[in-house]
Amino acid sequence: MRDTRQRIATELERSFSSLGFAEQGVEALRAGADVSLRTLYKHFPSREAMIIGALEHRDAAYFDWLAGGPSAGAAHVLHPLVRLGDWLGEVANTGCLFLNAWAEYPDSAAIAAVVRAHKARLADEFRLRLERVAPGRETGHLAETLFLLHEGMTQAARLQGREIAYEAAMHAARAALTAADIH
Amino acid sequence: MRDTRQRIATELERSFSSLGFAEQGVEALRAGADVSLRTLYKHFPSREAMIIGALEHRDAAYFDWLAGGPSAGAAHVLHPLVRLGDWLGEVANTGCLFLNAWAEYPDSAAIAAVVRAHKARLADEFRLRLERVAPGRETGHLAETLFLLHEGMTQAARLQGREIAYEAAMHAARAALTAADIH
DNA sequence: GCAAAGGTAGAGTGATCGTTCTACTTTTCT
DNA sequence: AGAAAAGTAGAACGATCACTCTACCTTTGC
Repeated sequence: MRDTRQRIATELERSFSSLGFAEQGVEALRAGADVSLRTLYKHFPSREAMIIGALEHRDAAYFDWLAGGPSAGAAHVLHPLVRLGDWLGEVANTGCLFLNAWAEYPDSAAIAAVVRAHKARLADEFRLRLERVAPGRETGHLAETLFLLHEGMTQAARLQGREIAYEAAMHAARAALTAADIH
Repeated sequence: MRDTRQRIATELERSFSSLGFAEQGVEALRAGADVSLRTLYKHFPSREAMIIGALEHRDAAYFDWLAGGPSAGAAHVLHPLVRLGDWLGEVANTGCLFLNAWAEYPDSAAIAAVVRAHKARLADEFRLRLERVAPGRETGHLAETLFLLHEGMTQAARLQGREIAYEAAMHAARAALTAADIH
């Protein structure tokens, strides 16, 4: 099939998210994707390539997930945080897949590059939304704050539960926007 | 020596922090601590025990690091965030050692317990400081927010640099305290 | 219709790694 | 002084794991 690679990538993302990286051997990944070892290696020629494939798949899926929402006002800017809250309610919460991968392979330049690209894209998402809502305003530090709250919410959800993390992040985010006169 | 265990634990923490968990085999840990394999296993009878030993050592070191600071006002409450900023400036920034360990061994109940204990202790630190500064006030959600900012700052420092993460977290924290009328 | 591309099944390989064991030496305590 | 405790050095073991290879089957495009 032409979409075999896509099917495998979906399953790789699912496997790594639910069980972590270290505990998933190539054989387990193969079984999860229900393909032969040869086919798996044809599409992803090394374990590292499998990890990168899973991360790239998640990157696309997450930005699809964030898209849309209110098109004006503070709600437009806060939308990604709301969607993160939804996300954390839907999936088994094992923290950020990208940071987990980076933690495990701190020496892999290829993995680090994918992680940095994803996070840079996320920070840009906040910058773009702020620019739409408050054109021409100096909102760089606000975008950084919202990005930090996004990261903090992801980690805090594992530790204190999704509800508490969501409320804490949204409260801080609304306060920051109000202080900058964005309503 | 009586303090051999302590010496090894110090070195385990250093090794795991600087090079990650997955890439540090037991032989490398042994060499780093400059002891024999037998002695290493006498004090830490498995690799998992070595990881836990490193985490417990870091737990103690980090709370020593946080101690002290201004004894009144918002500055008393913000002190742990300031110290985290100092910490991130001193060590190679590879994210949170506890979350990295948890990411790598999501199935180890023993590791999860140490991580949860450390983070609960940290959340309590903020609660205690708020209670001292605003006795009797309902500050639970504020403590959660400060905890979230602590976690977010740790991760954001890896991604956007220590300066940006520090400013973003401190800005949000001050705004939250001001909104709660704590100065 | 048939080659080529892409698939399955699964045994084999070489390296690594956590852990144990043997044999010996040094330190510590009474 | 001497026994017990704690240390060194490093070979050996068993398991796992990433990856390769052989042999065969199925779909698809011209």
